[in-house]
Amino acid sequence: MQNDISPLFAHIRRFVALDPAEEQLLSDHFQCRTIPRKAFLLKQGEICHNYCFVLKGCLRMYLNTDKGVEQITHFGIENWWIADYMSLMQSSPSDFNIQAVEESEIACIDSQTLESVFVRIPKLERYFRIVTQRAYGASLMRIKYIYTFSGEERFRHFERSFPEFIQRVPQYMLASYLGFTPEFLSKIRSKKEAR
Amino acid sequence: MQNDISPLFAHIRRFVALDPAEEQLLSDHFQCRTIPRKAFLLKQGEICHNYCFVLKGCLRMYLNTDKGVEQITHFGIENWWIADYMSLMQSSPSDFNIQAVEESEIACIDSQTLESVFVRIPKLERYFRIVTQRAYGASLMRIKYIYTFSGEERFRHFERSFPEFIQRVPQYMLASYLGFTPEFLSKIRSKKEAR
DNA sequence: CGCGACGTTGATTTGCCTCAACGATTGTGG
DNA sequence: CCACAATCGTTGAGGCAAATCAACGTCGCG
Repeated sequence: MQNDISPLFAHIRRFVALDPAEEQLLSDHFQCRTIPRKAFLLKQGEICHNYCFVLKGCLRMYLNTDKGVEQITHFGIENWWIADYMSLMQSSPSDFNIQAVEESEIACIDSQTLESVFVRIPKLERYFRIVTQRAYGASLMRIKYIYTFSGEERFRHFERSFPEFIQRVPQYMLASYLGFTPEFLSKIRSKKEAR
Repeated sequence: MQNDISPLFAHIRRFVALDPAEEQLLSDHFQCRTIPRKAFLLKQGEICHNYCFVLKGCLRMYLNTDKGVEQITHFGIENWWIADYMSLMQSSPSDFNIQAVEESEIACIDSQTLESVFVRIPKLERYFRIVTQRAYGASLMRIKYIYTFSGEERFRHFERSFPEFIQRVPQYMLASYLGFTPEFLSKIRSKKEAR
């Protein structure tokens, strides 16, 4: 059975209006997939061809540092787009891996196809502009937090902002995303309990 | 005398074709300004209304941390856009300051006006989508470098990537942008000379 | 000339990492 | 359904990269 693509339409409708014919066209061009836990959507060295919208589940984007550590740069949960935009735009091999943290359902479209859809539905370009702009804004905030907060402060802030997320992913992934070690996260948490 | 807006047209043409009537429309709606050294385009607490394209010169975007330190998040030089997209999209007070490092010439358009221009020139939306996507990609690379490189490695990498930039801005600004103290940058440099 | 802005250098401190050992929990094959 | 391994989190000791603080040199400019 085909996954339900409607969350994507709902998301698009938050920014631009779609008529039924356009929804049909999109349905025809998006490919829905179910990704098992720990399966990869993209592996380091491959070229990223797809824009992926997360219908359900959770994925992570990470890279392997020279020290052999996995560094998570990004999570993708429901209603987020995930892709290596650098690789996608330049058709260059990606430095990143994209892997399912939980079993996930995604709607993908490869960049060539998307270009052809833009021609037929110009306002979709508007949707992508807005969505990208929001993602860019979030990314700048992220840089702000990295530079102005200590590790502990970053965790506290994240905890306040996304409480539901804390128990959704393993702590070592959280620690990696926040830019420190699992041991350090453990120490922060034990400090809090003692209060 | 009006500043020359043509670098902006040249930049737009790298991504979409403009006919003379459209260039005229843009000329009518963009406002060119000369910003003296150290003047502000945006101050913390204000709402950012404008998308600004740097025709000439250099600006910096920074915030004041609670410890009273200026943290630079971003530089804008020729052919870059600069704005607080978060503040712009949400009409919320900005956390950032945007200030001219050198005397600079910019082409601005406020977000409302830009929306009306999008209606008349839909392909401009495409241009902004692409430009934003590139900026977002660059921002993700930045996060990658922050997390995977040491301070010294970040400096070396920056030096290799943007050699001309090194003597263009004061060292304390570079240090701030790279996420460490001016003292530390000074020590890195002295190490190199000793080679 | 004298002041302020910027860069340098050294001594000391600190936030977080590394490494190692050890529980708890989960999952898997016999 | 149990045994054992793998995975994940915790705790502590020791170490290091970079911050902080303070003093001083230098240049450009009113």
